[in-house]
Amino acid sequence: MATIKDIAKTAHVSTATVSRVLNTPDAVSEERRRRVLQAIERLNYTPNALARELKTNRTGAVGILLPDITNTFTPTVIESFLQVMNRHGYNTLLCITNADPQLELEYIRMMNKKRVEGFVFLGSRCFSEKNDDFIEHIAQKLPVIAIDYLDKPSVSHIMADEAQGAYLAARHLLALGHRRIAFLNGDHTRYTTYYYKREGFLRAVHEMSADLSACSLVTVQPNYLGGYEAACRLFELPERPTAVFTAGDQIAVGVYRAAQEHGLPIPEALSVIGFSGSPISMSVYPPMTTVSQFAQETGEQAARLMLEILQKTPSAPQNMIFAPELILRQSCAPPQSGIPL
Amino acid sequence: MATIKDIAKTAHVSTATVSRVLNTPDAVSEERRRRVLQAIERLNYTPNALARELKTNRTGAVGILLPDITNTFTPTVIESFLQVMNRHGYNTLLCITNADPQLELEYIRMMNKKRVEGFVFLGSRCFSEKNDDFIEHIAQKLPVIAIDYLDKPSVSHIMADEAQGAYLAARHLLALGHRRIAFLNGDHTRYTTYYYKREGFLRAVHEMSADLSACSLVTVQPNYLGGYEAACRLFELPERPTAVFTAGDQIAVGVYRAAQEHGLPIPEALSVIGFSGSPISMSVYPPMTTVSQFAQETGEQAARLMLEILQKTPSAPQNMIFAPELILRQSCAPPQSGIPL
DNA sequence: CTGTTAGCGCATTCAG
DNA sequence: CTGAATGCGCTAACAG
Repeated sequence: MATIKDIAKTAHVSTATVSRVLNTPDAVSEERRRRVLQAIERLNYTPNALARELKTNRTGAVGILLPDITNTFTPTVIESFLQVMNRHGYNTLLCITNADPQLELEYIRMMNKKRVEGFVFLGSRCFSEKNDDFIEHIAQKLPVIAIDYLDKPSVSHIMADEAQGAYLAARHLLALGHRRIAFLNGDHTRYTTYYYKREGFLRAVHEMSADLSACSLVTVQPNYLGGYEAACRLFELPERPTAVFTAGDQIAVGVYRAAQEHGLPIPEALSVIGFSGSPISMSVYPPMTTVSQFAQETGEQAARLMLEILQKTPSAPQNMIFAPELILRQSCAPPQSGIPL
Repeated sequence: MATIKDIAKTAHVSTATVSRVLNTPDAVSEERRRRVLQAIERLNYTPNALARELKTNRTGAVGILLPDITNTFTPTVIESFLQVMNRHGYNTLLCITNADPQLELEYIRMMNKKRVEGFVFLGSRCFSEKNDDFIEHIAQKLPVIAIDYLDKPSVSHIMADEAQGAYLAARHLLALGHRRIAFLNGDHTRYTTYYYKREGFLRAVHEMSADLSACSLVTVQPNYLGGYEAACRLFELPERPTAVFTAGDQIAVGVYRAAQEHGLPIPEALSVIGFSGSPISMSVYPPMTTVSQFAQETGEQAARLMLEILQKTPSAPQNMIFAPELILRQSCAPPQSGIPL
């Protein structure tokens, strides 16, 4: 593989000149520039970024870690993040941690060796004191952005206020008159995202002076099947819930299915609210009321923030909290039988 | 940031010894190893992979290019691919080309400069002679794997036989007695994936000696909205189709919605078959018959193949063609009014 | 404008 | 088993 030396030789110039036409073309005479360009073409030369990066101490790489991407929110965030970063000449290393702190740590180490210039943590992480400390340590030197995960003072955060989103949803159901509300949530003891949503739900119940014991807080696998199975169980209760709020749209679709099978028309016999505003939420019938999370904006803003910090380092961490919106569609109605307030 | 030199100094050994405890620990005496490890700990030393890679000419990086990841198939493939690669010590650069040949070329160049050791092209690409030539050129030196895109002799391919999948679906509908079949496909003049599906569809029609003119071949945006709008138009035709086959599950969900709004019960008044076997296909009601694409297996196999080629280079390109399966669920039935064969 | 020179941080000969 | 020395490919002073 051709090097800068080979080019210099065949173009009859010094390596410095070759380097110049690559980096500051204007600083080279027309004549020599042409010769160099020609040699590059002829030898099919591809600059070795490793050498350049070693010398300049700039890699133009950032790392992004996430537990999983097989959901409807994450890919959109990544896509918009990558688009912006790529357009600005940065490239991205992607690792899937599978929510395993061990793996996460390993991948962070790897990226550190690769000298990434910044980190993005996307999606809810497991609680892991050890890793958190390490991340905080990194954040002293590099920009670290956490998306949908808020905890540490030294890292930047971008997220929808999930507690607020859950609060809006729960309040909406309560305001409609629902009292037996089921909340199908993920494991709030392990994942921050479910922790916050639970907070918001409880806040709404508290504020509206509703009776929490009438509600069912169920921990489910945060996917279609988890929602389906939990809903089936709930619908067979003597006092079945009149409304279901779920921590994700996928879960809610499972609830839809269970409702259909149990002959519970939505929204007449059952109100449903999902979470995330993914395309699927408007594909179902009836269109689902859901809490929007602005996936694309989130990714873009993360990239912009990253670039901004990267440009003028050092800089203090910044936070951006999106206010989620409750998207009202056709899956909610007052409870059928005028349950007393 | 501490370097190998600093470690050598504080451990009172040579840089060679430090390098050895990092790479071949057994080749160093217990005593010195301990001293080095201690110094590493104390100075918080992180090896510089760039220097190492420059020296050894091995980056342990592969690049993956794809047009977009906001669909249900791609993320699963990527996830399983990454998991396997990461587990084997490789890392991955990800770029989203947006199906833009210009961008694609740019990103390939970038990755080449970064000295990735292999390329994966995932998902249908635009036809682009220029880039294809370039990719073939690269494939002479590096492993190049194309997923869901089959064309060039010098690159390895992993894919579902999409033509076969479409063939199975169309044949199923024809065998049920359907003759007015609508095929909602993406743009087959621009994307290989839709080209192959069309091939398969036409083959089935031909083999069953059905009348092609009774069918509607419609080019739609390959998403929910595209399916919905096209279906609405079709359902208002005097001779509306009795069955719809779509190039993707998302499109099919749009068809579901349109059918619901037009009072056409599935499968009694309308049969529907989707493509890709994504979770959504079994979330809808009734559960959708669809062509499975084995997303997870695809990603894993791609990684295994990549690793295999990477290990014993050079090696000839290999192809793996998955036989897609028609997953029979509840969205198909014979046409209602006994349409004459 | 141009060429010479000196490293960036590390792995790897080659002697010892 | 260990250390001194060399160079991977490139950029960035520094003189000219």
